[in-house]
Parts: sequence; C-alpha cells; structure tokens
Amino acid sequence: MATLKDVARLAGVSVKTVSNVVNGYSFVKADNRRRVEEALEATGYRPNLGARNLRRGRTGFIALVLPELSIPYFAELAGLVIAAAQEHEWNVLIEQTFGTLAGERSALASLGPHLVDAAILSPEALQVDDFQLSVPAVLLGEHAVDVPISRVGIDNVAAAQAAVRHLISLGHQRIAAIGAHPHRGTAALRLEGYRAALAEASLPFVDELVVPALNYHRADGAAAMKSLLDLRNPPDAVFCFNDLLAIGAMRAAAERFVRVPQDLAVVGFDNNEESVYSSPSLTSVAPDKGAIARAAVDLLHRRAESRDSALEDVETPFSLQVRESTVAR
Amino acid sequence: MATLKDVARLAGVSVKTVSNVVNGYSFVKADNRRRVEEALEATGYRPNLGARNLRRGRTGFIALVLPELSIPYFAELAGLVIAAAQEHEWNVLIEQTFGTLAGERSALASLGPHLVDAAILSPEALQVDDFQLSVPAVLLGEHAVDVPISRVGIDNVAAAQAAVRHLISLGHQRIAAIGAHPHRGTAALRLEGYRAALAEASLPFVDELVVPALNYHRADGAAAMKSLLDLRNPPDAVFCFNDLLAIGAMRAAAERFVRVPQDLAVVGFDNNEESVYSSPSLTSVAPDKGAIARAAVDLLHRRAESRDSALEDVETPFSLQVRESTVAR
DNA sequence: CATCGTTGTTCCAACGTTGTAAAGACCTGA
DNA sequence: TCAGGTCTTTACAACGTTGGAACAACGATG
Repeated sequence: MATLKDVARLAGVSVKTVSNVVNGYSFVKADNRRRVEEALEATGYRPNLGARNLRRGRTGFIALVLPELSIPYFAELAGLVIAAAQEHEWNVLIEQTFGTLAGERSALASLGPHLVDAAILSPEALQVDDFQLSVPAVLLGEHAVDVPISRVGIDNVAAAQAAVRHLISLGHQRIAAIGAHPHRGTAALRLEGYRAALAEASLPFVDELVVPALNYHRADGAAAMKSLLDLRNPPDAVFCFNDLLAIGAMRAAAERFVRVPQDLAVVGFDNNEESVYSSPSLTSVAPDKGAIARAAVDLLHRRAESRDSALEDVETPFSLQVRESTVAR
Repeated sequence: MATLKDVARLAGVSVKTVSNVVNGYSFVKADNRRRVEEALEATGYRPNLGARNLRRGRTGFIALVLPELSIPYFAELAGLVIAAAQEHEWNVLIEQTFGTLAGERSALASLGPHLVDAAILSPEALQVDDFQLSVPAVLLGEHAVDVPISRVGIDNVAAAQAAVRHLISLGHQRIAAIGAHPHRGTAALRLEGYRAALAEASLPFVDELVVPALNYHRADGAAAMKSLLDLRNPPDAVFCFNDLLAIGAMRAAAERFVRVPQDLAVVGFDNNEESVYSSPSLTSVAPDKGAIARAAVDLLHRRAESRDSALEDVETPFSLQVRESTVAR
C-alpha cells in the first residue's frame, strides 16, 4: 500500500508537500500540485487513518452502546446513527450490553479515549457510580439516574400520556399497562404518563392492571398479556411500553381468541416498521428516530470540537400513529 | 490519559519494560513486575490501540458490509458477528449499502487496508470488476458473480426446495414464489430450488406465479401478493424468498380477506424473531445465523493470521421451522 | 579467574501522518 | 541594488507503541 513517502518520491517533492496537497493546503505551486496529484492517482494513495488519527489525537470512531441489535428499535436507530456519523467523518463502533449491568459496565470500561472520540449510551441498568467516562457522552432516552451527562430523547411522560389519552378518547375505561420496570428510567416516566392520563379523566389507577416486564421482548409482552387475561375482570385496552411487548400481547390475545381491536385495544411505543404490517397493524407512539440520531451525533460533535461541556437536554418530537389496533368501543 | 511513559516514570523503569509487562513477556523480575503492575493500576493505563495497531501493522477492525440494519435478518446477523469478532479481539465496523450498486461500491472503496483488517460482505448488486479488494474478505449468502472470494452460507437451492416440498406435501398444487430478482445470486438459487421441487412432484412451472421483488421489504411482499391475488386463478400457497416479503404478503392477504393458512399457505425464509409472533406465525427456512457469523469471522481470522489464501466455501446448516402459516389443504 | 549462557533491562528506530519552524524562492517598490 | 514582504517547500519532531539489538547483571562452569 502506498504511503505519503512513496507518492513524494514519485512526484519528486517532499513528504510534507504531498501531505499539504492531500489536506488542501492553498500554497502549493500549480506545477507541483499537478505532479503530486498525478502521483496520487498513479499510486492509488489512501491515507492511513490510524496514523493520521494518532497524530491528530483522535480516533475517528464513536461508540454506540445499546442493549441488542436484534431489537428493531435499536437496529433502526443504529442505522440512523451510522448515517449521521458519516456526516462528521465518524465511524461507529457498536457495543451490545444485552441490558445487563455487567454488560453495560464492561462496555463502558472498554471505551478508552483511544478507542473512540465520544459515546452514545442507551443504558438500562447502570448506577450513578458507573458513569466515570473518559470521553464526551450523551444518553439516549432518559436519565436512568441523576448524572451529569447530556441527554437526547422525547418527552416520555407526554408521549405515554398521549397514548393513554387516545385510548380514553375511544371510550376505554379499564386500561392496562405492560412494561413497568424497577430500574429503567423510561419505564417510570411512561408509567407516570399513564397515571396522569387516567387521573385527568378521573379513572381509577388499578394496581393489578400494571404488569412489569423485565426484558421488553415479544415473549415478555405475551406473558404479561396472559396474566392480564387471567384476571377476573380483564382490561379492555392495554398500553405497552414498547412495540415488541405490544406484538407479544396481541399474539397472546389471539391465542385466547380475544379479538384486537374489538375486544381489546392495543397501543405500542417505538413505531417499529414491523408494527405497520402486523395484523392488525399497531397504533404506536412514534419518536422521530432520525432526529434523535442526528441530535445525538451533532451534540457530540460540538462537544468534541470545542472543549466546552455545557449540559444539554435535547427534546425530540414524537407523534402518535393511529392504526387498526385501536378503535372506539 | 496515561501512556506507557507515565507508567514507566511512576514505576521507575523503562517504557519497554512496562510494555513487556503489559504484553505478558516472561522475563521481568518479580520486583519490577509488581511495581509496574501497581503503577498500571494507579494510573489506570489503557493501551492506545491506534498506536499499537500502527506499530503492529493492523487495525483491530473488520468491516461488515450489509444492505441495511433495519432489515431484521441483517440486524440479528450483525449482533452475532460482533459477538464472534470479540473472540478474536476484533471490533466491527458496519457499513450500510442500502442494496444499491453505488452504495456497495463506495463501501468497498472506503475499505482501505488502513481501516480494517478484513471484511465480511453481503453484496446484492456488485459486478465482477468491483471485487478489487485490498483485504481478506468473505461473502455471505451466495456468489452473486463468479469471483475468487471465499463464501459462507447455506445451500440455498436445497433450502428453497425443502420449503416448497413442505408445501407440496401439504397438498398444495398452485404454489407461487415471491422474490425473483435479476441480479441477486441468492434469488436465482432459491428460484432454482423452487423449480426443482415442482419438477420432482411433476407440478408445472407457471410463469405468472413467479413475482419479482426489488427490495425484499415488507412493502414489496405486499405489492407482490396483491398482484398474485389479482390473477384469474390465484395461488393456494406462496413461497417468499425472505420473511419480510412473507409478512407483507400475509398482510396483503388479510386486507383482501384471504385467510392464512386456510385459503393460502405461506412460507418465508430467514426465520426472523418477528415471524414467531406474527398472526399467524410464519413457517420459515431457518439458517443458523450464529454458525454463519462464527464461520465467517473464524475464516477471516485464519486468513489474516497466515498469508495462505485457499478459497473456502463453508456450508452452514439450516432447518425448516413449521408454524401456523402452513397447514394441509 | 575467564568464559559462557541465562535472565533482565534499556536504547533506538520505526509504523505514517501532520504541526511547527525555518529556509528558500520570488516579487515589489524605493 | 537591496530591504521587505509574500509565497512555497522542506527538515524535524512528535503522536504511543513495539521489535530488535545492545547492554548489564548474574550464577554456573571449566
């Protein structure tokens, strides 16, 4: 592989002059510039990014720490983050934590400042003490704990409230929630939104209608739904804290011959592509994932350029996509 | 951030001795080793991978070039590749091509030997001439074109044949295929398997029952299914070349009040998690994605270590997961 | 006591790049 | 012609690491 040295020899100039041409430095004589460009072409020179970054004191990578790529929300987000990072000449290094404390700790530990210039984190279990970061970082979703790191995400309380309001406006009274979680920050906020919507409609908050879910996978939604259908007095609507739970819930309902939406209305959260094509298609809270990805990457870029580190809290927009899984009673 | 120099100063030894300790060199006096280890601990030293790799002439990264992370098959695969790469101390750099020729070319072009040590490719449109690679590579799926690069994947002909045989064994006679594609290697092979299964059962190959799909997204499956349902004599079963097409097809069928599986049996390919929870759940060809990821990474590791470059063609196992979308007529 | 091999440590160079400073070429106007 | 400036190019060092050679200390051997 050709190096600057090779190009320089071929063009009959110094290494630095070639470097200057490559980096678009203005003051290069037309004649030399032409010769260098020809030599670049002839050798097929490509800069050694490792060496360049070593010299420049950066790595050219940002980390994206997320639970699992097999969760559609994170897969979609990862794709958008990669695209956004390209704008700033960043490559993305994806670390999976599988939502475990150990996984998240080890991911964070591996993030030396040598490996990445910055990090986007989507933690689920981390404690305050764990956030000893050596690079600029931004949290996605919500502050699981009170920690001085910037954040990008939607207003989870308002979004959950909008979802439940929608159910209430359709005439549902006995509305369940699936996805309560002891440590997850977003879960607490969505529950808060659920509570608020019930309260403003003077509907009672019923303990047995709030079902926890540990992993937010389809299987968890199915299990939770089964337990709801086993109640003496089952719900007529259910708000799931993500689409996978909702898909699992709809599946469980179908297995019990409970019809969605006639017997049971279902709302999800995340607006996965999958939910547009399910039968019935799923009403879902739709965060603007592209906006989240861009905001996170841009924020890190600003942070990495200037050393100022004011905390930011970027609120991205969301909407409610109404589909077949919710109809008026 | 601490460097070897800092640690050396603190421990009162030379930089190289610290390097030796870090790299597990045997001949270090117990006393020095202890002091160095203490200093490493105290400074929280983490090696600068960029510098190490520059010196060692490697990058520590492999590229994974795929169409889109928002396609569940590739998202799941990416997660598994990341896990497999970790075993060899490799990080994974994901490049999305969106299945376009331009995207694939630019991804390949950006793969200088400085950026990655090796590459895993899942091309869909590349031509023979494009495969001028500067690093060891392996193709996933199938050789789109006849090119001297190793490959990892299942026997697509046999897999498709098994899927269609299954439909035939259930008594279906008019079996459609969705997913034909002019350039995609796997599409041709799956079509071949479809043909073979029909032939061995002495069923006619009917042109109008083979529907092309350009992007293998859910929307393409829905569109294709609609065109099939518009036929004067619609099929009683359909074999889709991936699960997304099948999900779209099932959705389109539902919109026309065609019942799956009673009126129409559907088989997919890829065995996405999504297909286990759809209603009805989807019968699907299940490649062993973990085996594919491991085989690809291991192959590249062998290739990167030793300079020998024998072509390999690794066939990974698959199975047919029979679910609700297929029943006997 | 000289020699040897083993063990342990250090010095130097190099990976490919770019910032800095300095040197060289060229032009302008007096 | 020369001083003073503007362009243009170069030499050198450095980023943090490791391979190799050189060197030093040591006990064992003859």
